[in-house]
Amino acid sequence: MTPRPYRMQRRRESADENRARILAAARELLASPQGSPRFSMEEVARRSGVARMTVYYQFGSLRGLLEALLDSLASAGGMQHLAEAFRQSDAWEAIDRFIAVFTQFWESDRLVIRALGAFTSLDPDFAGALGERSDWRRKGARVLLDRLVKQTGRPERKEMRDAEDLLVMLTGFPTYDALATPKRRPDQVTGLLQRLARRALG
Amino acid sequence: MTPRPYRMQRRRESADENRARILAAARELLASPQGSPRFSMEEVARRSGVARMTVYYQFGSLRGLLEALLDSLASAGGMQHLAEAFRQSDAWEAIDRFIAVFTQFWESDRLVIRALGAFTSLDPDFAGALGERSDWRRKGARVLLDRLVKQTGRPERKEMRDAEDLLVMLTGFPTYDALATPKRRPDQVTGLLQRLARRALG
DNA sequence: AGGTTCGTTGTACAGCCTGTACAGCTTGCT
DNA sequence: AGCAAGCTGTACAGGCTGTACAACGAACCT
Repeated sequence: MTPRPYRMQRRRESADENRARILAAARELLASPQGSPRFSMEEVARRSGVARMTVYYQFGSLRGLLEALLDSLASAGGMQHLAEAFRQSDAWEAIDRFIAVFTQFWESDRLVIRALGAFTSLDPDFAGALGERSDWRRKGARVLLDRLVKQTGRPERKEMRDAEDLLVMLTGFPTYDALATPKRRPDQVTGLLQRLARRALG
Repeated sequence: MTPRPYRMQRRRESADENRARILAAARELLASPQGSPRFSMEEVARRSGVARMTVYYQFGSLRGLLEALLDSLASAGGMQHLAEAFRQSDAWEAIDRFIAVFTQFWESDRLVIRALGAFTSLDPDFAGALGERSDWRRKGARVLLDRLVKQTGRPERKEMRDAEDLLVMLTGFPTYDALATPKRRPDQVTGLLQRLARRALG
């Protein structure tokens, strides 16, 4: 009730550094090829040079750690560039940017995101947290498609639903993961998806 | 070394029945909404009315059980209809059948397949077993696309790689899973994918 | 009938994991 | 000085996979 008499500058900083180190270790561990050491709270603690109890103190649980990691990925993965996509005047151009932002995001931490997906059905609560992000993508897709309809003029309701689901599917991680091969660089995947989207929606 | 003096008719039958019951229980448990009881060897044993040790005796390990389940799904999911697709004289018709067979397969045990995917990065060995099946799909796609090229005549090498990856992606489970909503029946997904494939590859 | 084999079961154990409880320590802050 | 927040160690409960081993019973062959 009473306002905190504390400021806690240095302590907060130090704690945040620890949080960051823990998240970095978790990210690194999830990205390591098929988890030579299996992903676990103890491994994360060991790699970040911190006691296991500290991880629990900071994140509460495995699910908490994974959710925090998810948020940190979104911040660092270039999602802020999404605003640029919506600022485009041409609807097709906006969709192209939209696609590009997501392929870039999936690429930025591909192995980690792939591993995170595995925890989906292991922990239903975490699945919900991941589902929310997917809903954002759907909302964005809907806005862009509305804009496209106004620009070109085609009000079929059923086709709108198809278009929305298609764009969400095309910008999803599994699609990127299936198309990004060693012989096809990320920007080439972007181009491929953009062409496919024009054919699918046009 | 010496030839088995045993025939073991009834015993084999009885054991096979047990195997089937165990697999059915595993399938049912994986399909149960977000695993109210968590999936485990003990739960599988309990549901199939068998001792936990029996499951180990029959399948060796969790990975063995999952692989056997994967095979049983392929047998029961209509994969034998794949031959019909390759028997089509028209290349486009063959591709349409190819797509239809896979959407039907994914639909047949959607929840189970979705759950199986989660074990992919949990157990790298099992991931390999699942990857082999995906390679079959790729081989089939390649054959059909070769046929399509001979029929329409377009020998671009780079476009061939794109086409192959696209068809594999379109016939994959995540794509189906993203497109099959309560408002879109499985056969409608098939139609949507067939149209999309024609636009993507044509 | 008698002995063999195979499927099955029970118990016990090792090892790893998450998560909780709790006491104690260090360090920054007022 | 004294409080609070972050950090740590230990111990424990409970769950999981996987292995070892002994035992039982029924199908099986001769």
